[in-house]
Amino acid sequence: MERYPAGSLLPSEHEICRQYRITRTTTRKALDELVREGFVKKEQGRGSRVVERRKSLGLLTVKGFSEAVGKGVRTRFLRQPHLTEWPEDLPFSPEAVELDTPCIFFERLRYVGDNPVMHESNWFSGKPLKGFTGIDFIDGSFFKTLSQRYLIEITTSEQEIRALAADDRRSLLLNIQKGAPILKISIRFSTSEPLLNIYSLLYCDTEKYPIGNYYKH
Amino acid sequence: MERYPAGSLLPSEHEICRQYRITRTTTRKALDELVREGFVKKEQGRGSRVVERRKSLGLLTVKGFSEAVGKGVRTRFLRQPHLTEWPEDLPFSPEAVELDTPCIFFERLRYVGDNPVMHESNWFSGKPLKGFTGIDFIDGSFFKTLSQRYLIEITTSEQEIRALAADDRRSLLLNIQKGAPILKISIRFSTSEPLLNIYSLLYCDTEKYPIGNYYKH
DNA sequence: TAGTGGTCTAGACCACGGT
DNA sequence: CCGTGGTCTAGACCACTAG
Repeated sequence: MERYPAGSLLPSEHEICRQYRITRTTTRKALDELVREGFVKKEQGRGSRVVERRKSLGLLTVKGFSEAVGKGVRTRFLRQPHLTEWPEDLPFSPEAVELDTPCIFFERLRYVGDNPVMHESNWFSGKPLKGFTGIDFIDGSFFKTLSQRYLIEITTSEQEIRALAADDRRSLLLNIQKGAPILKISIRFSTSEPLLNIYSLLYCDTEKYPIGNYYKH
Repeated sequence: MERYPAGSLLPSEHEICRQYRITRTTTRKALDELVREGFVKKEQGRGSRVVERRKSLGLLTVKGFSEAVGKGVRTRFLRQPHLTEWPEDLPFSPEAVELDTPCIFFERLRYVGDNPVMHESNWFSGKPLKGFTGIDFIDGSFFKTLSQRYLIEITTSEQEIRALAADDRRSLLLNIQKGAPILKISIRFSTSEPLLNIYSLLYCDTEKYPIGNYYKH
């Protein structure tokens, strides 16, 4: 496993092809992914450069919180995964087949250092994930757990973003004034398991840590 | 120019290859772009389906306002493009070479129907875009104008999203109460013209029209 | 089984950057 | 000039969906 410091040039695409005995197509597909995720920048005629990582929470189009942010991130469970009823006011209403299955819910509070910055609620069908309870999260990441323990990958995500005033609960949790502006992000994650969609509701205090996003067109 | 209604299946990838005398690689690259932009959904073993368009402002990872939203979108110029000084508090500080060139600025207010929903400010170097003044915008789209009139394309964008309280100016423009929560999106667009970056600041009233986003991993 | 999308190999030509 | 990334052709095998 090679390591390349930020700003340095990676081996050329042709070189990578030779090293790993793969073709340009495959090499470029992998590199393009790194570019989309913001890890690598390409410079035509020069090479591919490792990008300086941004400090802001690289959420949005990126997978999970714990992968997106570097160090100093802590997570506290407000409610561990448990069976419940499907709520009424879910963003991106679930499909009928899902509503016929039991609903698993969990709720977490995410910190950067000592500051709570995000309140996260998650709902999903318990059917494809039988026996999912307790905090058996790998590295604190729900998505990593899905991937490694259940071989389920996120395929697409749909998001909706609003600004709103913190209500009683959110102001208490995020340690901010009631009515302070916060970000509400509603997400529907689709997964490689057709019966499994994950519905997430995020409330973010963006005062100190804005949400970041990088995109290559 | 064929048209396919929402929900219908497109011709298969192999079929498109035959029709246009191109290879799978090329076909798939084009389709993947449509998938990333949220226009098409692929279903393995079945085909590629035209996606039902979302109502929310499909901004973020999508190009411009006027392409993103369907009908009923109007735009009013608060300040037409004109020369000015580079501001101090720009998001994603410009590079030294840019600061040595004159700065062009324009400011618009965007409506859906009769509701102002977004206040937009844009700064960029006047050097690569000599003679850019007046409202010579194609279809009201700055990016379409760049593309068609100057052959300049957006290559990457970096965004930062915050929630904040509307100040006097924003509350006046967006016709909302002072202190109401609004979305602030700071963007740096890089373009195919190396000397041209576009710095944009968006303030959105997300009460009625949230910001949308679709992503394929 | 036939057709679909997902992935890959092999190899070509081009425009761009630095020497 | 050579090496880089950008794009493309040609063709293969696979897993999945549906009749």
